[in-house]
Amino acid sequence: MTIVTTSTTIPHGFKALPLSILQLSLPAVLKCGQSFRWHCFEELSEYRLCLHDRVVCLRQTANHLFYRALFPDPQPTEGQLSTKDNETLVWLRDYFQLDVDLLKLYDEWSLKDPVFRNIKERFSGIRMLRQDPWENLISFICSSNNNISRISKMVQNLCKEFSPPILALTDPGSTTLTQYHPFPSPAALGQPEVTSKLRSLGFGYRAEFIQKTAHMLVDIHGDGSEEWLLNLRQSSTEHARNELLKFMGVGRKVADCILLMSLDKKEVIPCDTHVHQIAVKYYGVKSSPGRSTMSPKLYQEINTRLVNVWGQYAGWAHSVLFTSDLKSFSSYGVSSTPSPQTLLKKRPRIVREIQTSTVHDSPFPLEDVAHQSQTEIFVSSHTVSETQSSVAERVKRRRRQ
DNA sequence: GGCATACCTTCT
DNA sequence: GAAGGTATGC
Repeated sequence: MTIVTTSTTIPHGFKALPLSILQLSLPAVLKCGQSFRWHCFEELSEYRLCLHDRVVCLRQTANHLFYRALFPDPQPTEGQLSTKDNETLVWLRDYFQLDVDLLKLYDEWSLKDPVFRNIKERFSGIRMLRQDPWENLISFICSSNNNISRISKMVQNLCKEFSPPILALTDPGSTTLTQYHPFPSPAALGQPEVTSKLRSLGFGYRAEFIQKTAHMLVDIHGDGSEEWLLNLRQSSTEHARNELLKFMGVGRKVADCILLMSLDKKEVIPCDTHVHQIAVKYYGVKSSPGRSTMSPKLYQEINTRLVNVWGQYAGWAHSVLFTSDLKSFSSYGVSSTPSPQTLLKKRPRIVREIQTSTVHDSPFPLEDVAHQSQTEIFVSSHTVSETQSSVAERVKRRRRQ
């Protein structure tokens, strides 16, 4: 550890948080396909994200993270400001999971895995974000058959279309004005007209998935939808995964992305063709030529293998490998125009019902019953017959797995 | 339960 | 024709 004796120059209006770039590399983490909503201003290495009531701005040097938040009118008074700054700091610590010592993890992975040891120097500071599950869910429904650049544009358009801006800011080092939109609510995306709107925005077949998922969520949990998703953090990996798989457009891979990136399931490894290739190339998983889609069996095999190698934080290690792979194959074309995020939200929340009580009172295994009660709630309260039957089918199908 | 195919769009 | 998959039907 180097001791820095030089005084740091803090950018005007920013606060400084001592933090090694080895613990967190903003350029690596914010553009590697975890979040798609950060505005990245490469020239000045400033990064901006729109939360529900503020825009968080970040810069960084080797040993400091600089942060500030900008607010819509009316501006906070002098007295309110320190509270607001503190909220931003609390959010930062949570979002970047700063209590997790990444250097220690890198050391542990290096001891266990020579492959990791080889790449660690060149890919430092890559950690898992702790994202908002709702935003994460919708973003990753967009990710099927897709690339980072396009997903970023889609998510940006989604926010622009379905969520009013809270603030307009001039870009750093420029006179261009950018509007900052928070991530839209489940209620906003559940409206029936959303499908055609998303189609026209170039979402393709994912348009229907998004509207249906949002509608399903709101139909069951109403204003408590986001909180319900958030509470999956307390559930077991298996239970949370089964819940996620009920949503339209969510298969195993997307579900695992959400588990890892917003539901605290740090051991989960989302397995796509890319990860498959890495597993074959370096970790002794046998290749299966001529197979277009990955079978559940192969998926499980890769997962088991990699968790054996990396341990508890396997999902985190995977993201380092994955990012290194992205770069080395130069498919790292990332748009410089993503858009806004969540948390610090001020929406009314309503009690969510049944679920908990039914689950706990039942003699059946947790997962099974949660599944069942979910189905019943949904089907009985649904109004559109077509959607009703298709979802019932889907849930039935899922139950068989 | 395993397997094949369509699906929006962009990139190679 | 593949790409950072999923739904559907057989």
